[in-house]
Amino acid sequence: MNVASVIVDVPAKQTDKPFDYLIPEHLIEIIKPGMRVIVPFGPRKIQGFVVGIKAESDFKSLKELIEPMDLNPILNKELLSLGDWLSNHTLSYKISAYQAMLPAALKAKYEKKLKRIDAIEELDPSIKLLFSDSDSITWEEAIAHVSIRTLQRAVSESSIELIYEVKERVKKKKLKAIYCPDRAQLENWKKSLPANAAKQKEVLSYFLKQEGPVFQKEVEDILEVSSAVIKGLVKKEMLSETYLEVYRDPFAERQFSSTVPLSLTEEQHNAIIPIWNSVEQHEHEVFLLYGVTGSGKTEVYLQSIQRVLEQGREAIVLVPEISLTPQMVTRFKGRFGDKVAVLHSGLSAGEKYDEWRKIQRKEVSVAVGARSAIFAPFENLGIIIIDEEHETSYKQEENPRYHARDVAIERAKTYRCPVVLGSATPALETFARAQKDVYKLLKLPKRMNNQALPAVTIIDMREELREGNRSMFSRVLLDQLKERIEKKEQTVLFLNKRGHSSFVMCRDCGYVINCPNCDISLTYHQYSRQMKCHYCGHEDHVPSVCPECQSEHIRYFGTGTQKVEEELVKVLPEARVIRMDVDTTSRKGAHEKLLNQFQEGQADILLGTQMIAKGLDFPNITLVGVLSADTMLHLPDFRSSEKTFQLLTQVSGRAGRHQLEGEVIIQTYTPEHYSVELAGTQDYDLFYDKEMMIRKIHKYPPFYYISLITVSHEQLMKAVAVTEKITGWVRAKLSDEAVVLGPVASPIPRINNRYRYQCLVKYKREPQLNGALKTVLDQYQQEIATGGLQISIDVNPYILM
DNA sequence: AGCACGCCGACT
DNA sequence: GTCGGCGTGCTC
Repeated sequence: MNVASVIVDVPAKQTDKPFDYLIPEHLIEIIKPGMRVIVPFGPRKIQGFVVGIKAESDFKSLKELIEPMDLNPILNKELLSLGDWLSNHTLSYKISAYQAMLPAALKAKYEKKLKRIDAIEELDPSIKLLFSDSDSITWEEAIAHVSIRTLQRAVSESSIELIYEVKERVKKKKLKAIYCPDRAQLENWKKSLPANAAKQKEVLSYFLKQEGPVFQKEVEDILEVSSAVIKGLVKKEMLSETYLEVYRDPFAERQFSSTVPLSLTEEQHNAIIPIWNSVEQHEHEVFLLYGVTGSGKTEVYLQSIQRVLEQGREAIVLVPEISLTPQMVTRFKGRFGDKVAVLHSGLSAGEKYDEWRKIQRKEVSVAVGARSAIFAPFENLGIIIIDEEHETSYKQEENPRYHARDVAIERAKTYRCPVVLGSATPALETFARAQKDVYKLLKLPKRMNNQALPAVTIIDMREELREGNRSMFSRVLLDQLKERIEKKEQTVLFLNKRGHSSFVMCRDCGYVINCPNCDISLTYHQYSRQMKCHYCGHEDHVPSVCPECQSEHIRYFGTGTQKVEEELVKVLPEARVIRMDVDTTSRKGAHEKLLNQFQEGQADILLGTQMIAKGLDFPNITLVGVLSADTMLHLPDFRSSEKTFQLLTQVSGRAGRHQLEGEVIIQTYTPEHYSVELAGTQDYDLFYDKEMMIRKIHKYPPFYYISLITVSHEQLMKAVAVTEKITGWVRAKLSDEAVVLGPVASPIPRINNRYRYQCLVKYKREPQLNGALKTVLDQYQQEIATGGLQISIDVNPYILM
């Protein structure tokens, strides 16, 4: 058993298979599947994952692997096979799948270096300079001063050597600690110290009582001594220094007041019983916990987890982009204390890695986090909970294009444990499965304190316009806003940003300034006074005259949050406004800070985008205003009605969650649209029926599965031709029941000067499809590698662009 | 992905 | 003749 099969860190079709390496004598029995290793690959050294150990290889001349990067496997057996499953289902490379399952900190960094061999005097004069300071230099630095050719010559003459290094991205954080190497001597040492060394004596006394090492900082703080005192003792060899590993704790300064389980309402009790049963019976089941906003789903999660922990098992809780819901973290930390690891995008790579290691070392048993937390390396899972399961952020939009819900179910099958999907507005796919009893439906139809859902008023903005109100606030909304400010109650103003970012337009001829590289309008950014493309990053000044008609009447249009804020200040100068959008929350912790300010009543109005739609739970919010409900409706996306309904319902749910009654005002230009209308009555069931009918007619999920193939190339004709071929080929491979649409231009036909064409496949049951798609990638492999062709395949896409 | 190898054109 | 372009194919 001295051969290791390794998946190497080269994301390419040709290398997407195990490579065999000889395990050196001294590493036999040490190298295990799931470990990261460093292997020679061609002339380079790269990282790889051991996926198997065997006695011999079909390959004749094996190289030896260099060294392990881990002491223990970093992927256990379950995660290794989950990686295979993932790459199969998403048509991505195995290496990409493994890397997606681990914290980014574990991804290898490579360094290419030159090392001096010959004596410095013998080197070529131009190269000599490079090595004046040290014996090695990075490749980048070298080529900045010396031509590649010169370097190559030196390498082939072996006067210098090219070396490749694999580096860890993030180091474990270590702190200096102090210990006493020989505690038996302490008394004697203490006596031997001069009489004026009071502080040093104090320190030694401390170590009389203290066995193991203590962090230096701690010693300094407790005894109020300076580092010089300790240094002195270390010099006398009475104490020694060492370095101990510590976790970076993102919540170090935060206190979480602990909470006890609340008594459940009858409804909550009824909902939780089947979950408890499933936990206790070790049975895999998927539950849909369908509960209106404010119905107490979180408490059900908490007490389900409680059961799991009592059994000595572990829990994963997924929440959408968790930095949005500090309140949620507080609740979990409050209930389960330091049994909880939190993994979210707001953490630095190092912090994430540390939280992840707590899980790996079994120091915690609950992981709360965003999408990727579904891969938390637990080995005895008892439950997986996905809160707000309809959220699109659970779908990863880059390779591997997985949906956390699918991964959750796959893992739960392995551990024979329940999955709980919670939502007030379940995804249609989910609800349909619950209807068909594939998932078990659990309902929480009432709010916790039997508080009524807020009253919703829908305002027709066309009507406002007709009556001469050209502002972005309807008269009703304005009145209500004034009233809240007088009553010292709070308002949440919600701006549906998508399709609402400010674009720059000429008022005379209507010319809209587009990105020169992409077929999409540029977005105006107030703070830099520049226009920026969200797809390729292109930036430009706003022209002073229209490029089309030379008119000077050029200005930015649309309603960004900044613009709303300006307007708000004009009409309600007395209002104190907190604005939350990408601009104001980009700094670390800014999000939480703004929310805290709002909670403490430092503002009357919270104005924001998507990010304020979820999880906000403040007692003083009695009014929610949606500035324009329909901006999402006109996107080229079959889910746009569903998303609009969900968003409106979620936002409305922010109002009146406690004692005070809530009110919601939705402004729209299409009040007759069913997703707006039904969000008004908060009638999910009716919306579901209506939308299902439409999906059925148009052959969309949940009646059909879809897969999207997007082809892009610098040349329009190339993109069209390839898509054409693929479409024909796929069509031929599938049954008559499948619908193959295309080739059509992508909704964004050009990004970064690459033309984009696509083919959409709708199907019910096509066992051939997966294979056919793989063949497509195979056939174009050459052109993808060298011809500048890109083919992306998204099985179950969420965004059709 | 990198990198070597190899086969063609334009230069000291 | 050699330097340097990039198409082709391989990496255990």
